[in-house]
Amino acid sequence: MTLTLYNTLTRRKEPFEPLEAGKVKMYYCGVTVYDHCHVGHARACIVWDVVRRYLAWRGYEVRYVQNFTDIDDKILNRARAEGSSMAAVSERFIQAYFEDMARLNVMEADEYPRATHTLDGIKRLVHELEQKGYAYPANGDVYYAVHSFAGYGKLSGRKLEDMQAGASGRVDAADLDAPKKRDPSDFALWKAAKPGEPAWESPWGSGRPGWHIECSAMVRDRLGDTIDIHAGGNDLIFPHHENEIAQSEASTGQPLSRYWMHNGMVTVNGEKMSKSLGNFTTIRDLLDRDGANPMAVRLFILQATYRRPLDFTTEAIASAHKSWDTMRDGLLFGYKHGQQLGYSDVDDSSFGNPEYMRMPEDSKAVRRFRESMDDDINTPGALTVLFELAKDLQKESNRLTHDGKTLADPQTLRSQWQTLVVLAQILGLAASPDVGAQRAAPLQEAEIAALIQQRAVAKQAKNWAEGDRIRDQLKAKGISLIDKPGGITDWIRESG
RNA sequence: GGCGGCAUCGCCAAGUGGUAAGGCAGAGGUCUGCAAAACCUCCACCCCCAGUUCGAAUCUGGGUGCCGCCUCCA
Repeated sequence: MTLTLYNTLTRRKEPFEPLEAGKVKMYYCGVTVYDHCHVGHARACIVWDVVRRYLAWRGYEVRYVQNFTDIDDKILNRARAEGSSMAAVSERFIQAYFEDMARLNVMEADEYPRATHTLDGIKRLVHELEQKGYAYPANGDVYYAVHSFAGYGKLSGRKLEDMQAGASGRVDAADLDAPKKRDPSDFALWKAAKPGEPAWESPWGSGRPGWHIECSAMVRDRLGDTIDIHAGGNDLIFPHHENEIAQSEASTGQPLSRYWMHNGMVTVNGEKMSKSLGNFTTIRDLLDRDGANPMAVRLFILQATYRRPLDFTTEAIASAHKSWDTMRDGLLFGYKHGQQLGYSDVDDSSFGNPEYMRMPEDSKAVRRFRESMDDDINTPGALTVLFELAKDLQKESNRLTHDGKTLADPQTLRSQWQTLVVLAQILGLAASPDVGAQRAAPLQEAEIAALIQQRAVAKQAKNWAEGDRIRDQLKAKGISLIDKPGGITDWIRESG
């Protein structure tokens, strides 16, 4: 069974073989920190988080690097507007990023390089490109001569002639640097300092790096000349990743990355979610203002294959919440019924922790999960397996609650539960029991019995409204009533 | 205009030559207000046209529609 990944470079799924057996070097082009992250960013972060988790589960030693772009016009603009500094703005949003991602259960990267911390590497790279004839200085700027790199366009499938023919009018009009460029498609590696903007000294004078060179430098700095997986949004294919290839490969003579992976965009009413369109929802608004459950957000994102567009709607989020209810019931099965089913280790601190769990590796569920994930990280297919396990456990849980017995034996159930917990963990889905759920003054059994008696009287008189009122009242206190044949009413305390 | 992608049930979404997974929502029944639970049953000829094939959602050609990139963007 081999893992296959879709490679943007070749436009097909390929068997995954890292440069060095057993080890994976992965780089994700992270965010520019000038504002809070929105659902589109969440998708990218979650998708690559899952790829990374899966590779690790598959036995690879993964080194995962994600950058922060902290030198950028948008950050500067924001700093100006706030009367603060570029450093202060980016620092603030980097912290916000970490808070958001922690809530979404996105694992931390092994390293988070920043452009401002990589200036030496950037300057070295620009210098090298200049020495090798791929770059030229112009009035304090340095540009990359796109025509000097034979492979230019290989990632995005573009030809230089086509691009100029199609876009020349617009580019020339909008590009203030056009007069300094030898060719309209050339791009800046270094920009001369402008008054009042942060700048760094360099052989070309005071200035700051262009966007594309940052990533080339950070990749090389942290992971070396050739990495295994370079990931990012598909809106970065051109020009960003194309330019990265041109810079890195011209300089090292080695392939920059063996696999290029790109996630699809989150859309709103079919249009890309973006700052410029103003149709975005930030992660914190979704979580705080709209009260979305982070795990439901993860489900919403993972129920689509990562390369396709994903439309963000309130209905889709609501549906994801319902799905999560089922999944959560399954994930909590062992906590809820372990005692009753006689699991001897329920009180151990490791109970329920996927890291300590053994699951039957050759079970049908694991096999199907693996087949889906091996097929270019097919998370919707993988989720199918989880839902089947979770649904089954949910039913058994209900049987246990309502009838006091299950269909399957405790050990089979335990095995199913553990399989679910372990596989869910690979997708970053986890539920923990509400320890000490805050519930005001739990009702005494006598009070409950009294209310049930009142309700029985009301029901006898066919006063359904009163009966329902009492049931709702109890429900609000976490007590669910179950009417059984013969006028008997049982009750259970919801575990929350 | 160039390059790329997508079109499968009310909604989301798998499936890449052998007769349509799953989630959400829905209908009927065992059940006797409503609710809860279980069990059973039902719920798609896969955008259109033509072709290849014993056989196509799956391959080929041609349409139609939608989206992304070509400017900062996950």
